This record gives sequence, structure tokens and C-alpha cells, in this order.
Amino acid sequence: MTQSKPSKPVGAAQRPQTRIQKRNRETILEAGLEVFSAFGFRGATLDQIAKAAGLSKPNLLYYFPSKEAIHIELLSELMDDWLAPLRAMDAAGEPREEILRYVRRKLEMSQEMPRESRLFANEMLQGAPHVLAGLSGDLKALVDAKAAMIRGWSEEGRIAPVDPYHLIFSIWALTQHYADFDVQVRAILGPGHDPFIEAESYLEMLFTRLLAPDPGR
Amino acid sequence: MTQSKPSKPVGAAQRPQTRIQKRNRETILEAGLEVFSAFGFRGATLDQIAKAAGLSKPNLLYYFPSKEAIHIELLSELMDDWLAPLRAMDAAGEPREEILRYVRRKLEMSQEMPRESRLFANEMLQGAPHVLAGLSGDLKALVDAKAAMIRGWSEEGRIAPVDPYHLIFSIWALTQHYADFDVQVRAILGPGHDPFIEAESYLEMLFTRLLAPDPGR
DNA sequence: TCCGGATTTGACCAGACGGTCAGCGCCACG
DNA sequence: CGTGGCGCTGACCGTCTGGTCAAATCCGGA
Repeated sequence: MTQSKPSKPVGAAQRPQTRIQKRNRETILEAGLEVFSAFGFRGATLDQIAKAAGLSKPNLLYYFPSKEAIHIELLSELMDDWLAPLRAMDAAGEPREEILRYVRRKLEMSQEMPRESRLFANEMLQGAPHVLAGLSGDLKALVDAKAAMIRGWSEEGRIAPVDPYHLIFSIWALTQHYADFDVQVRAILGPGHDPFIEAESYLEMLFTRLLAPDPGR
Repeated sequence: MTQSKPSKPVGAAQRPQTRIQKRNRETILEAGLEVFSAFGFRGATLDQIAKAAGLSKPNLLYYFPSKEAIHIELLSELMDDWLAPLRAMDAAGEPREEILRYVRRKLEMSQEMPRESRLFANEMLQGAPHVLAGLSGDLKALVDAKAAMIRGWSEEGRIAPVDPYHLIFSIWALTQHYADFDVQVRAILGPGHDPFIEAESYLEMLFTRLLAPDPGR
């Protein structure tokens, strides 16, 4: 038969079977996250990733067919985690509390997963060559659904009228800013400030004022 | 004497003298902006920049001593333009109008100068290796001054109380998001939407509600 | 214990990269 | 109408990069 290389794990489509495969794939992805988020896709090298993973370069390419494959795998895994808090926004909950919980959770993720945030930001800056399909597919569908939900809340007068899409954009922008522009934020605030603690109360105030129903009446 | 290369222009410290030098340096910087903003510093190549500039690679290096020098020159030129609108915020003006003008102008710049925005964002993501000094120096000084101004407005009751630093951060985050994450925004809004037109009214509303004095009374 | 597939690696390759260099034209100025 | 220096280039170099390959080693199941 033509199956000349039956042993090589065939990308992400096939799930890793052995314990060693599972462990090494995870090690490589962790190292890839570290290096890609720090240097971008084109700035990262296989040698850096291999060194960070404690593996040899050919060994990396035994588990992933190419540098690009590692990057794509990281991004697609990331998307799920990244959007979970948005998915969790519940139509049955109290609107302002639901939205504020989302903001808080997203800010937490900026603090705890800055590498993931930067990886994603880098991909966006390059024009999203690896995830464009996902953006206008799954992501758009999810945002459409949640936007409809938010619009419903507005129409019921439970929150002030807002463009739900841009509301979501502003949550993303404001929370991810503290991860992606961390250097700038810290340089300007100077030492003795915790950007994330301050950001939490600032953002809570911002969205509370933005969403308060019947403003000024 | 040891002056073996008297003819070569010596970097940015010496101002270009001849017309040709001026023209070519500008051409190179324009091409560098195009390429660096699209691929990042390490992703951009001298060949790409040379091709975009319509010059040969050695000719590029006749005007700039290295790839890094082009990048640094771009960033330092950028900083001035980028901060001009913030500098223009006037203590003597009407507070909400001053802030809203800044927001509008910054959003305009995201629309008209997305390459500059992305260049800057890329630099921040890499940890600002080329402009860190500028950040904690000039930039911090400027922001400190404007923050004090805004705090004054708050204390006079002319705008609602806000943390002025994070107010400025949020203006940056919200406006630059539309340039840096343009792909994502467009993918989610779908065709038939102009992100920037919608953003203008959304941001105007957001900051109006945020800054309205005596909220809820 | 032994074996076949899974895992790992040193050596290697072709192309791309940033940068150099010797020299060639060309143009402003005396 | 020379000519000196500015502007420009083809050819080149050493290094790095993503990726390959044959061979060595490891390991679990029979």
C-alpha cells in the first residue's frame, strides 16, 4: 500500500494515543505559546521553541508537521477558552450583572493569560491569516447571538440602549489593552500601582454608568 | 586622517542635506511603515522594504545604517504625531468637549493612519524594546500633566469623578482597537457596516455617559 | 526475552536573511 | 569642460531558518 509512514502522528486531526505523545504535544504547545506570544509568528524560530520545550528540533517536527501547524493548533485551542466567558453570558440572569461578570472575567484572563492575549493580538495585527475563517464563522455566530440577547435587554429597558456589537468590542478592547499594552500601562502608572486592581474598579464604574437605565431622568 | 567615509549620511542625528537625500529617506520611511506595520519588525525584510520603496537593498543601507535604524526612526517620528491630539487638550476649554474632541480625533487617526497604529501596537506587544525610554520619559510626563488637568475638572465637578490615567488608557484602547483589530471588527459586523462611523457615535455616547456630572441624581 | 513500532537525534540542506564592498555613473560646481 | 564626491549597484558573505533523513535508541506487549 501507499501508507509508507504509518507511525508518524498525523497532525491534530488524529488524537494522540500514547502517553508520551500527549505529554510532548502539550510541552510543545506550551513552549510555542511562550515563544510565539513574545516574538510573533515570523519572529519565533523552531530552535527557540525546541529549546523552551527541552526537545530537539527534529523531535518537534515529529509531533507537528510544521511551525505553522503549531501556531494554528495554539490559536484554535485558544479560541474556545477565550470565548467561554462570553458563551456563559446568560439571558436569564440580571443583565448588568451578566455583563459586568463578563468584563471582570475577561480582565482576569488578561491578567492570568497575557501570553494568550498577545498571541491573539499578534494574529489580528497580521490580518488574521490563520483564523479568518473562524472569525466570520463560529465567532460571528456567537457574537450575533449574544448581541441579540443584549439588544433584548435594552428594549426591555433593563439596561440603557446601546449598540450591542460595539459594547462587546469595547469590552474586548478595554480588557485586552491591559495585557497587550502592559509595558505602556506600567511605564505610565509608574511603580507602586497594580494596573489590574485599578482597572477592575475603573471598568466596573465605566460599564455601570454606560448601562444604567433611564440616564439623567 | 581616520575619516575614511566622509560622504555617507550619518544616521538621523545629522539632518539630510541634499534634496535627493530628503526624498529618498522619506520614500524609505514610507515603505518601511508599510512593511513593518504589516509583518512586524522581525517579519519584515530589507528586500521587501527595498522593493516597496523602489530602491535597491544596498541603496537602503546607504541612507540608513541598519534595518533597526529605519524602525527606530519610524517610531520616534510617530510618537510626536500620535500624541499631538493629547497635547492639544486644553485646560481652558469645556472639559467634556475637550475630552470628546480627543476621542474623535484619535478615532479619526485610527481610520486614517492604521499602519501607524499597528506599528505601535506591534512594538508594544514585543515589550517596547525600542521606545521604552520614551514611554517612561516624555510620554509619562505628558500623561501626568493631562491627568492632573482631568483630575482638576473632576474636583471642580465639571465632569464625573474618574481615574484620569485609566480614562486616558480607555480612550487609547477603544480607538486603537478599531485600527488594530480591524479584521475582527469587520468579520463580526459583516458587510454593509462602516465600523468607524458606528464607533464614533458609540464612543461619543460612552464617554458622555461616563463623564456626565452628578450621575443618577 | 525478544521484536516491531514508537521515539529521538546528529548531520545535513537549500533558501532567505542582514549586511558589506569595490567600483561605476552622474551631476553640480568651479 | 573637467572633476570630485554624491548616489547607486551587482556580486558576494556568513549566518540563520524551516525542514529532511537515515540511523540509533527506547519501550510495551507477546
